[in-house]
Amino acid sequence: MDGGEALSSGRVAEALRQAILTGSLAPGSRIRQEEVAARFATSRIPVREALRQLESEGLVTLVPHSGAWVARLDRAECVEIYRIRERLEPMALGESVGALTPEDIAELSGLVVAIENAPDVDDFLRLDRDFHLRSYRRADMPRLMAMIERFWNTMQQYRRAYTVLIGTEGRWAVHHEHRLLMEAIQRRDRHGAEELLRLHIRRTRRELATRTDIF
Amino acid sequence: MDGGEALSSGRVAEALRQAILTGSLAPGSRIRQEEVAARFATSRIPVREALRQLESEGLVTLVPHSGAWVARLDRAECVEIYRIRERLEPMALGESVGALTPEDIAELSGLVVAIENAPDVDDFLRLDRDFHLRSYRRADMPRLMAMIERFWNTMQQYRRAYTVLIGTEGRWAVHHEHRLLMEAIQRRDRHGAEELLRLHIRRTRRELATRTDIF
DNA sequence: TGCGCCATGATTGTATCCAATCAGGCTGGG
DNA sequence: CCCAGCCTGATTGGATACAATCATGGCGCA
Repeated sequence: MDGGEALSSGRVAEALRQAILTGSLAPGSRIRQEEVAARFATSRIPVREALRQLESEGLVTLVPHSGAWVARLDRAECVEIYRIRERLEPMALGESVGALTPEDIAELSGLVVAIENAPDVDDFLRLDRDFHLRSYRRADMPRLMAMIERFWNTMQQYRRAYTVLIGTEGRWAVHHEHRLLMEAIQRRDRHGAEELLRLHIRRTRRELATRTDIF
Repeated sequence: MDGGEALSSGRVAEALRQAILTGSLAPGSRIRQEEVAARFATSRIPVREALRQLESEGLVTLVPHSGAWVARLDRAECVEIYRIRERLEPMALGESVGALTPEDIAELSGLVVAIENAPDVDDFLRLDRDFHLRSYRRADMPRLMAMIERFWNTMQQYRRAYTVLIGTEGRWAVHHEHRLLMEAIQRRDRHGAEELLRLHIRRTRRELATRTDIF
């Protein structure tokens, strides 16, 4: 029973966050406080607090006396985030594999298949995200999980652009790596899973870095 | 020329941050908005924004309709942060060692000696922090650096408590590990330095975890 | 014609005031 | 005597009003 966020600033933050993640607010878009305030039938105060929150999550860029924009990443920043993920996500997976329940593993296997059968870009993105984040679920490192989720959020728009660019045919490497990863998870092979995940993220980073047309 | 933070909320945030880091605001202390506002001759609005900022940095805990407290970490949270640091800081150091200038290395060597000759706890803490953070300076990964600095900030109070507890005689392991680390840096031995740093943080984590009296 | 300056409008930052919420103590009943 | 419920004070959350700042466009001048 947590359905309704009590604070107005929290509601505004969540709505803006979703708008950014779904792409209805594109990177670089300006966010005017009064517009948002009017849209949510509130004053600018909660809007400002929401913007601060989103800035700390890396989704928004604030410039004093100037305004707020949906965060725009250049290639170097994307690469940096991927390199950090290469260190953090294997740790989360390594901590989690030993504690995943059989039900967890069955769910992950189902997601691997669902990902392969998801032609739609947004379905693919959502399922891929679910697969990875749920594979870390039993890690019992809440701060680490929060950091990882923030990275996925800030990268979301660029993942979408990249996914559109490579098309469904370009996903075979992803599918293959997911299968290998899934096998390691089923074997409870902690080190194997960590290493496969590291390589998975690294390959994606390298391909993303070559796609200069995204930025 | 950056001396004066223009925004009031920025000044308040910086002042509160320093108060927390120096320990004049102890973990668990309540922070009342009106008190702070009066202290800085401003209204509660900038104070609230400052508190949001500090919350996103992990220094403050906000509870809706209740108030703000200086963040208090339990042992599990400290351990988690150290384990994350074990993955992130070696990366920063590894990226940096190859790019450190001879002047950088001379400065780091000087810090190693200064740390060994710093009986005062606050001097020790400051120099130790300087040594590590400066060794990452050439990493060219600004987001990673920001994350690492945030971790050092949130851990500061617990580092102080731990340092007081072990006394000057308990620091020999630190000094020894710093010497080894420094040698690896001078050799430009990237992997050696990474591994030594990982072990350095891990040993500290384990000792901190046994000191149950800190929490 | 091109450059620099100033005025003006739009937008953000802050102050003050009011409403909503929570904690603690008090009272009354069992 | 103890517990439930309410009431009150304190504190935070939000709305409105005002001040400070910045960007844009027009004007004058070289």
